[in-house]
Amino acid sequence: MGIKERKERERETRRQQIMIAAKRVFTEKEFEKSTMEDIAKEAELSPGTLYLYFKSKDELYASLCLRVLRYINIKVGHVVSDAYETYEAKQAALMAAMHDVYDYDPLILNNMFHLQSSETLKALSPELLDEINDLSRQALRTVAGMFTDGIATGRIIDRNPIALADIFWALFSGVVLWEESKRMINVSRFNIQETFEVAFDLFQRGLRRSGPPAE
Amino acid sequence: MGIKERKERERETRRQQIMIAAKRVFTEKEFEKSTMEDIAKEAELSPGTLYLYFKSKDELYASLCLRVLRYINIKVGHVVSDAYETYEAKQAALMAAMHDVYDYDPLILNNMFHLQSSETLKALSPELLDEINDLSRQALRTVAGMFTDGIATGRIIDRNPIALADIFWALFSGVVLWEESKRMINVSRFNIQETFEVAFDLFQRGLRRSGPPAE
Amino acid sequence: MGIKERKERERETRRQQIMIAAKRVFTEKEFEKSTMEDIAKEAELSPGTLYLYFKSKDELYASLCLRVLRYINIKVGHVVSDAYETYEAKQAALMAAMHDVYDYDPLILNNMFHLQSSETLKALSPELLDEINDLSRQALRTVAGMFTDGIATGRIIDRNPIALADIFWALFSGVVLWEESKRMINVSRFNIQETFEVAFDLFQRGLRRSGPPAE
Amino acid sequence: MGIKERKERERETRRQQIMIAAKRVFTEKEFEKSTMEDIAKEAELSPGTLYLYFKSKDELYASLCLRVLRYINIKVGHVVSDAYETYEAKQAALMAAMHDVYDYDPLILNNMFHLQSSETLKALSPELLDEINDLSRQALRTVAGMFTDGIATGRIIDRNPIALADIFWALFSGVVLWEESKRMINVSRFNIQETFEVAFDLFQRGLRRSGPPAE
DNA sequence: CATGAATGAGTTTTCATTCAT
DNA sequence: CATGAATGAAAACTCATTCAT
Repeated sequence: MGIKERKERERETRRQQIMIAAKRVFTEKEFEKSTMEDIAKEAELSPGTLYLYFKSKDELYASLCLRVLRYINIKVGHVVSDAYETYEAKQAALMAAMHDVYDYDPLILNNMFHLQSSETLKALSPELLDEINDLSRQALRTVAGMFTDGIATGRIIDRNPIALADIFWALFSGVVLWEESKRMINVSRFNIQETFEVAFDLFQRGLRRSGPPAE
Repeated sequence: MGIKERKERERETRRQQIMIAAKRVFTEKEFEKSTMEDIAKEAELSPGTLYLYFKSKDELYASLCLRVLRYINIKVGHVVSDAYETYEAKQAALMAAMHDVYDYDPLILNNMFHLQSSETLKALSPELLDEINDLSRQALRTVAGMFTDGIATGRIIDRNPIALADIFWALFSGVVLWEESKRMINVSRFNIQETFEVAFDLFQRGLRRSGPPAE
Repeated sequence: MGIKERKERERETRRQQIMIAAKRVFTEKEFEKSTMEDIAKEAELSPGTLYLYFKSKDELYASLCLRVLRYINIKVGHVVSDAYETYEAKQAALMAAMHDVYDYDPLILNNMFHLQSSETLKALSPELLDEINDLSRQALRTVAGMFTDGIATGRIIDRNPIALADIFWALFSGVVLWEESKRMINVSRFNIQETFEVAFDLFQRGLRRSGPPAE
Repeated sequence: MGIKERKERERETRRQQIMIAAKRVFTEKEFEKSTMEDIAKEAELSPGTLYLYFKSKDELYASLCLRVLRYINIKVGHVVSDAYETYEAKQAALMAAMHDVYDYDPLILNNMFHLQSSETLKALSPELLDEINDLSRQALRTVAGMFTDGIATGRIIDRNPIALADIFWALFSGVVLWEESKRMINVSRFNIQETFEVAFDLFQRGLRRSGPPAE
């Protein structure tokens, strides 16, 4: 029993090691330009070994996305279950949680959109696909739940909570992607810290039922 | 002179024809899965011909992006130069302009993020790269200008106008990408019309100096 | 019209050129050990070019088999439609036809058995698969038809004509394969000419109606 | 001595266990598509262990062939040494023996032709190669011996006994392979029992001395 | 200008074999 | 002896790009 468990844990460690290497490579090169050999080299393993832990390049990739999705769900789940003095505080915590997610894996969001091309999705194993869908839905529902509460208690404007959650997610992804792009092309100063703050502040202000008493 | 001009116009027509074909292909397949042969077939030309008008696949691709960027600048430029009864109306016109852009080429925004990977950018000719940067900057500055005005006249909150423009752009791109993703994975109902409206409404509300008198 | 036809013929010539090169390689190395690069080199082409004419290694391979099957059908068809003095002469002509087939492509019969593993068949395009089945069935039916005639006119023993055709085909393939094997391992002297003759003579004798006086 | 012997017997048991597993795998998949891991799994051993008993995949494979060859020699040897009422009965017993061989390992005959490609043979150890050749020759000679007797006693036609043995073997292998192929492609009804009977009946009839009265 | 056949470097993936435990 | 994780060489296949016609 103990021995089987240990093996399983070692296996999991190796998977993590590969995923971290993959993350590093994808951070530099974008999915299509990153080769399995690059990742193997980064992980100090041989190409063949990668296939002992991931069925294909696509599946390795999807696993990276799952990793972030799981992290998102944990973080957002905490915000929902934790008690906060005010609804505003809870909302602020949600924003902070997303910032955590960004710190955890800044680039994967960029790449997640790659995942969602039908061509790529078709090649994934059904289990992986299901888990991705489940986690995505769960994350969205949790956030939507917070907005439902806010609407019910009259703290925020009365709009379709799912639409609000969609926009929350779109805003977050948009900011990450756009700031990342700005680092590449030279459009305006790259300062994600500030942009995040302003973006979320704006979003919260937009949600408020009646404007702030006085600024 | 006349003959040279005509030649030049014919050449431009051909370029457009290819770009429209490319747009159709990229809409279905994402950049890396689209082959030059796909595009040639769609344009009813031979692969070799494509290279008479575009130096490489990357350049063809970048030209498509340029096309949208130019369209954006025209549309946004109009909003800025046109007179509107109120600042709110002007702002609403800006949102409508972005909706136009989305109609013009829904997917290219998705793909534009592909362009901005350093690997891809490196391969572009400096002129193209410069033009992309110029147009991007110009678009951003124009939008930022509108916000500067709004701030100056006290119509909107006093925040860094560039940051506001960034967020505006990020929100727009985020909504497009996320709604597109939802069409692929099955997370929530795909309804870009509504999401756009709610998103821009929220953004505008967030910008308002003092909340609406009463709802 | 003429130009399209010429192109088509050139294409066909190229296909033949590749198939002949492939035949040479398969003759030396057996299917699994022969690489597409070997074939390309033999055909003095690049590996990529092979894929312009054949979808995959399996399809190139299957096309080789088709080639022999078509040849068999032509040869056997001639025997059936031609008039012969006696039934024995017709039967002898059938045997001779099979010898022709052997000369046309001695090794492919060996390889044809490789084709018929379910794993390989699964990967073929349905059209190719259908044609292989059709030609195989047709060849068998034609031979069976000759036996049906022989039985009807009382020239040969009354057995299921399809079974007889099966055995005829099995004997032919068996002789080819076994003689080929003997060339590799050193079991007995390799002399296909004689073995063919004795084999077919035996087969014909076995078929004759009037057997030994009493059974 | 006793302990060494026991060890040796245990070793032999293990070898057999692996070979039986290999046979099962090769029956389903053909040589090149069967992996050592497949075989290891079937034998409930680890891949590494296989190499403690067989130098390579080729040698494991060749050992399987040896196994059938030995079985053939035993069966055919019995027929030769046993007494039968008539020569016809002896011949019938030979046919029955081959049917036994087919039951013992239906597919390996199919695969034996794989073995006899020069590429594969080159990689085998000389001892193994020699044993294969010896057993093959022995089997052939034994069968040929029966025909020599038949010729000498005037029971069968006077042809080169080695050629007759070759044809006997070719007919047997041909029937097995062709019936196996028919199970894959859909040419005619798969019925090996009947085909075997008709084939051997035809062969025996063909061998009979007294042919038709006059030709 | 236009063509499209040919190229060949580059990618993913497989699997027989080894070797540290 | 047995293990099984790791190896890495080799294979099939793709596709942006070129160039003779």
